[in-house]
Amino acid sequence: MTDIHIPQDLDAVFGALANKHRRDIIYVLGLQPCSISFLAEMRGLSLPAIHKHIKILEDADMIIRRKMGRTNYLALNRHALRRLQNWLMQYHTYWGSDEETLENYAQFLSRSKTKKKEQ
Amino acid sequence: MTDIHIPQDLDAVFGALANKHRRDIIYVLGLQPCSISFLAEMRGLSLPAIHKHIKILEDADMIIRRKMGRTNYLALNRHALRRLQNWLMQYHTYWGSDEETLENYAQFLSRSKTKKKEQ
DNA sequence: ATAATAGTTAATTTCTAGGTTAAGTATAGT
DNA sequence: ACTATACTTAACCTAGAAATTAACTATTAT
Repeated sequence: MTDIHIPQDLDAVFGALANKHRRDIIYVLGLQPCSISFLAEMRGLSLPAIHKHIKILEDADMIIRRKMGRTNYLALNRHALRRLQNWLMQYHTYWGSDEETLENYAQFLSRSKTKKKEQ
Repeated sequence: MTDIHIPQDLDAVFGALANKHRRDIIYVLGLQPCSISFLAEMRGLSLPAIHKHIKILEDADMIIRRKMGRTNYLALNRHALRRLQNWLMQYHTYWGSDEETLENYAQFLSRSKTKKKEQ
């Protein structure tokens, strides 16, 4: 488990996921590794187009590549999703509460105003 | 709990999070609602600049706004993070396994080749 | 050797992101 | 009424996203 905590470039990760093609690629690669041409045909995209998406996913460290002959097999880097989950868990307390903060804050503000008037 | 399953625009959500300013805004708003000018000063950005970030976060349904007088108070929409978590949980089986799929697949392929030769 | 397959790279186009300055609107305070 | 505050909107700029076509490289099959 070489799980050295490499500070993830979240801009790259979220940017990579901000595209349906790439989310679908992630989904498919989770099921089974595929070649680049297979993904191109599946998504109805040209090879240069899919190549750019692959590069974005690679730069975000979300996929792994292995060249076998002239074919490049891609697979999901499962660590990437785990690290994303870890990031999201930092915010767990944020969505833990059911009350919307703004409600509380609005009440707090109106109460302070009343107090001011009382002083 | 009006948790009607509104199909989230994931492009918008991930796009919104693909920026450090906006992730930091989400972080701060999770702690306490703030005005737009406060965020602008905090991030060292002009009002028009922060205004655009706010719009992107609003379009992604990640924040809530309440106008009080001339001041706009913003708060985190906690549902948004919950829905993101739900999305990520769909992929739970993906990062559940420790083995990298590519390893398996490579082995599978080399085994098939050997078999072919054997035939 | 030659042709087909699998990717890559370059050049071009169109659209959007993220910032700026400058001007406009709405509310609050004096 | 006048001025400051809190945004909002418009016009502009630069850089990068996402696609295309066309040309190039590397590997495999005949």
